[in-house]
Amino acid sequence: MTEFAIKVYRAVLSIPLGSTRSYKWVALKAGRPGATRAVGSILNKNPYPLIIPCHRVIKNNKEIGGFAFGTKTKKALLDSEREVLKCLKNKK
DNA sequence: CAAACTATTCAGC
DNA sequence: GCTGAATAGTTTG
Repeated sequence: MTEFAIKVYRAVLSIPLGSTRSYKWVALKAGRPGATRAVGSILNKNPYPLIIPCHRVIKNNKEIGGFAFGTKTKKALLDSEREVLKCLKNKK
């Protein structure tokens, strides 16, 4: 666990539910622009994959990068989040 | 401490 | 659109 990793986690946690951000974006928020691969490496071995919405982080091309539980799982999570968000937005 | 690896990104063709 | 090279940090020996 390093400071950079903490910043990355904070940035990822700052991503609104149902939204996605690119690795570059996270790297920028972490204060290390250009360290996009480093961000991926950290998330890949991230100690708390369940408390870190790492599935909200995707490639800059909108493509699904990777996921410790499988890319399909990541897609499923994104879809589920979107559904939940829609439900919340629907209010009443 | 140094080498290798990585869930990426940019430039060139 | 695809291939090749570069960047930055983590992890392992």
